[in-house]
Amino acid sequence: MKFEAVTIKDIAKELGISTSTVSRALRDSYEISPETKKLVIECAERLDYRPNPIALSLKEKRSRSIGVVVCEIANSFFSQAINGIESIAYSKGYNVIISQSNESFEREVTDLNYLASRSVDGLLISISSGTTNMEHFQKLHSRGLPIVFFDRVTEELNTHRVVVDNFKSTYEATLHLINGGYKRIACILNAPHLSIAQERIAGYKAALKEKGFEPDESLIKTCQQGGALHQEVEKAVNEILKMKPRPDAIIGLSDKLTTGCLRVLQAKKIKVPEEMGLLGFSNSDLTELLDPPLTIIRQPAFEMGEISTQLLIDIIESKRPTRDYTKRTLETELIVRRSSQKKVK
Amino acid sequence: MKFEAVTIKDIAKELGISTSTVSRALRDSYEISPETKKLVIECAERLDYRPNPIALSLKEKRSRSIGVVVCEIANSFFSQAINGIESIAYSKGYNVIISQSNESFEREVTDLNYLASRSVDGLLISISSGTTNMEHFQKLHSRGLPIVFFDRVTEELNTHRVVVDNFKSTYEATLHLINGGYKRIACILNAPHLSIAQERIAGYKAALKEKGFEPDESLIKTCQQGGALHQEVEKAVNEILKMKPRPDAIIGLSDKLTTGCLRVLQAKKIKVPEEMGLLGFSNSDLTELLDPPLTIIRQPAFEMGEISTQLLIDIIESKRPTRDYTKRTLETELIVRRSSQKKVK
DNA sequence: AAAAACTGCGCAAACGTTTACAGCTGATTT
DNA sequence: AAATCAGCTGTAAACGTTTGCGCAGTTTTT
Repeated sequence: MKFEAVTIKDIAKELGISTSTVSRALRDSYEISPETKKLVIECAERLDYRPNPIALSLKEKRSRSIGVVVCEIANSFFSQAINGIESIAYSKGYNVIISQSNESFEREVTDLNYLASRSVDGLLISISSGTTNMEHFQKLHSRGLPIVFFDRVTEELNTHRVVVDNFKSTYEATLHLINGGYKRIACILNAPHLSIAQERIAGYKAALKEKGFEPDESLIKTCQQGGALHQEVEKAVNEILKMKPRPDAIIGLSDKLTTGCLRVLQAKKIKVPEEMGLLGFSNSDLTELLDPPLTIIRQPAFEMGEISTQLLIDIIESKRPTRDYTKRTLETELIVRRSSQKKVK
Repeated sequence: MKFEAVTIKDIAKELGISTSTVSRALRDSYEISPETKKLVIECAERLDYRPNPIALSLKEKRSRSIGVVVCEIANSFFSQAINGIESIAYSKGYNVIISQSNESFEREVTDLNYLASRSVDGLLISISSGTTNMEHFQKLHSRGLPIVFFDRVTEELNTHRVVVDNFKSTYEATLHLINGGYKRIACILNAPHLSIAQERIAGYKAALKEKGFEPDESLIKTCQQGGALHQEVEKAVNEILKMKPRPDAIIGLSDKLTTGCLRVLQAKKIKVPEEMGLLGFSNSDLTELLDPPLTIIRQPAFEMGEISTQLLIDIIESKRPTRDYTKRTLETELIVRRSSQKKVK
């Protein structure tokens, strides 16, 4: 089952000229006469010739493709980010190869090595929650492979980073809850070591302090699997419900956790927002239709994808080694809906 | 910004032997003495050698990668299907390259050509709604590139197809509505020329007839954009609401259409399921949490991805040209929730 | 009229790998 | 002592493409 493509050789043979002439004619080199060019181009079209990018990659040591590693694409945030990535990449003539780490460190390492050996020209990474050691990134980066981190980033590599203002996002969300009359606000997060988690927790605590509440560590629950396992979320919510005094609001620090909370609360017939306020990160466009409509922190996923890709391509195409790396911080949007509003205004 | 990798040449130079010996040693050829092998393997590990798949692709005319073209990955059905695809592909040593057609014929053609020139060993396709002409598939297929269609398929190519029993899915769903007391059931679909749309409409009509209702073409509304544009869905729902006598239930034939209907009905404060029953295709795991919880037809997306990939790899790896192609039909699942049940049981 | 410059094209090497074939040892068989 | 053989390793070509160099033939300059 071989798939035979038309090559430059076929054109050369057809026309009785050398492959180098064909190559040059197709790249419109000044060394080739207009007549020959016309002949070659006509013949290429007739035979439906397409350059073989594999041969090109081998020769030029670049593939005009960029690798993307995210934890999972079946997640609104990441699929939207990927749309942003593709929109820029395609317009610049780059192909995008997507892989999923499924939040596993091992899988992330495997993916990374595959992409690197596949000669991607650069990497767009959102770190897996299972990752604490950054050596696999460092190794590739020090060997000269351009890397841009987005969303889940690390300070351990000197490179571009595209993030949202995580601190502000939860700071504002927490203020919103407090101003709405909630007095004891719990928080569920996934991987505590991730930068995004730490910043989000910090914003939450800062808002509490500002309003005169003492942050209470026992109100912060961790779901290692990030909501992939329903039981884990259920356990966390149950713990919250059993606390005395019982918290009156929950903030979910990731998409799956936020909707996971709602699922548990619905199942237990806890009234949201009356008995328990709820808000959290989510980029799903169904949150508006939920029961109750969910107050969410929405990240500019598409835009983050666009910016990351632009930065990456800038590094790839820059003549001299890039030295001054930037950190781009975008704003989140707090979309207030019923789930976080105790009293009808 | 070049990324220099260790090659077989480096090992050869380091050890003062030829590249062919290194190559053979690494592939554990019987021609190489155990001592040399040990030396080479040790050296390869020390230098962190990784075979260059690009060079391999060029040589072997295969890339151990498969291309996937779907309309969009930010769609639960497709992202779940992709997870199925990846699970099989990775276990068999294949890489997956995903591209999105965004329901555009032109984009589909571009993607396809890119993937083909990129020497993918095979293609997994779900046809874009903008596609009516199958020549681009036929061209590649006749040149020997293995293709498997899933979900949205065509009869115009003789190859494997993996689908759900679309007829039965809407047949059962419609029966469910009729049995629940709904008397005038409308239907919203996207691209009428797609096989899935036609089969689903046929199932819907068959159920109506069986129950003594005459199918009424004016009850079938088309949204060309498939729900990507909210206005389009709004217009369709408005038309349905204005009909006399007014229909009392709607079936959405795609994920975005189903949730789009709910969005419009909620906005108009139409009570679901009392004033208007609603059900439809969806693979989102949030449908259960919607207001009201949505009755859905769920497709075995992950499994479809798995099966398609398995079939594709079978063709790719088969020694002799495959001639007898199969059509695998899987069952959908009707998950009954409140949105389609007028009276509380 | 000779030298220089230009035009248009082909040769061959390179990218990293595999593999058919040939070649070189030393040992065993005649 | 010659012939055969086994065991191991090297040479070179191939995959498709680009590109530095060189070589004709023509035109321009001296």
